[in-house]
Amino acid sequence: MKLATWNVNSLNVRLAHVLKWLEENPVDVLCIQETKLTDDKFPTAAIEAAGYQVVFSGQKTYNGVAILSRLPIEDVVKNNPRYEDAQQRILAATIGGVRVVCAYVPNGQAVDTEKYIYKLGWLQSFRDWLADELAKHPNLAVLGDYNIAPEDRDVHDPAAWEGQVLCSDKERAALQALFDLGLQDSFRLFEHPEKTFSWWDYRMLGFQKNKGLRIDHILLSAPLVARCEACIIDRAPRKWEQPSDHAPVIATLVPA
DNA sequence: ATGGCAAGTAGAACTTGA
Repeated sequence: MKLATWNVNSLNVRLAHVLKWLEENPVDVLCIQETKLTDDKFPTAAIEAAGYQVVFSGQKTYNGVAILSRLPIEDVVKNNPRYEDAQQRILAATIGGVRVVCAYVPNGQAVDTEKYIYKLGWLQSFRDWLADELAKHPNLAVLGDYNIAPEDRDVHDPAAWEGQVLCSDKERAALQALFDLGLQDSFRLFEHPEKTFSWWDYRMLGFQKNKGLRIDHILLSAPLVARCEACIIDRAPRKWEQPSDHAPVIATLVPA
């Protein structure tokens, strides 16, 4: 079973990329963030024609998440029931015996701003809700754009980013609190080249110079860690014309 | 030290992202 996550930075602009990528990478589940589409505008027919069922939760202009699946999608939950949030950032569903959570964690803008405080509060409540989910669903996979680089080795220039949003101690502590639930960063279960990232700034030739961050993650509970045989970041679509600034992350699970 | 790119909303110039 292959599970993937990709922040597409507008599904309206990136639908063709998503369909092309799925044709080349027929994963079982793809979690998408930043659809930036209200539900009435969601391209359900095109995705179903590609062989995927889909559930989505969107809004105008910002945010928006979706889960695409080749297998039946059950027990869908939109948003964190513990957290009143006008922003559409969370979808959960049970697929093939795995509880899949698709999350678009707030960006935070800059340390100590209103949005940063929102991000930390959001993550605190996210942790509490994931504890509930984990108690109900031992096979838990939490995929998404976390907007946090876990360690300095996930940052192209740690000195320049030290203490900045996406890298600050409080954000890293909030991510550690998710790890402390028993969830593991599937990427770090395996060896990778240094400076492997999942996001590169559009500006200043960020991708060409590999000035990136690793902020998109697939977290797995212990029973899924035991089944995980690979986790990779696919840089290929970042090279396509008019790309998303994020690359997809894929985890491969062997059958239970 | 700063801004640089992209997308959405609008229909010029802003807000947001990371």
